[in-house]
Amino acid sequence: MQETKITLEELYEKLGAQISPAGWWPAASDWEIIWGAVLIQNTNWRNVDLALAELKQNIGFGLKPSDVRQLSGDELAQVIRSAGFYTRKAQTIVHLSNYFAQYNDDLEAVRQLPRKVIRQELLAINGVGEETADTIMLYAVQKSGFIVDKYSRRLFQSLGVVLPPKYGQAKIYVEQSIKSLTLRGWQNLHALIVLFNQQYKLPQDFNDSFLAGYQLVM
DNA sequence: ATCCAGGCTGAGG
DNA sequence: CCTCAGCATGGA
Repeated sequence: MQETKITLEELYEKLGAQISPAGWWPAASDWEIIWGAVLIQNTNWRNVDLALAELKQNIGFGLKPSDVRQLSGDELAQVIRSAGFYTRKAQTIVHLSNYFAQYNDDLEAVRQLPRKVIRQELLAINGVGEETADTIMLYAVQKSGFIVDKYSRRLFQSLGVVLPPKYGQAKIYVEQSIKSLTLRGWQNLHALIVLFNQQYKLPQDFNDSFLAGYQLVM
């Protein structure tokens, strides 16, 4: 089969032409995005949704850090049980809620800090790794950047590009290949990659997808 | 009954 | 530096 070379910008266009990223990430508030970013670690969204619904039942729909702090770690663990790995995730959420207390639970105050500082502070929290930090950065703190997740590695690999194994290198590699995106653009790019993967099971179904026959050049 | 789903950590080589 | 077991659920 003839392969057509496309750039990352063109890939973004093609994804956007076929898939609508509107309304993604699915969350009613920034706090819900943040807890969801932890809960989604190595699970599916269905289980996260159950956990978030249960959490709202227990502490209210605002899901503010101060509401989270009303629960003990053990209570929180039981509430988010459906997301799996609930003991660790509960601890991580407790740590995060304590972190935000330092800023008076004011996300806008956090946004004023240099991006690098925020990311470092998030990474210093036990249970928050690079992908979770970047997810919070992109969708809640609203700072541009690429999220390296299993889905992006899989999609890129199907397009002939193997990302560097180290997270930081993969992130830089992608970000240097596409510099003209707005914040919304970066949010959409990640959303499109996730949605594409959920639509097509990779690598098996790649040849059935609208990206079949394309090769990514970066 | 497996296997999978949008990771992270700590211990050991 | 790197690998990898362990962490747990709900649905296909």
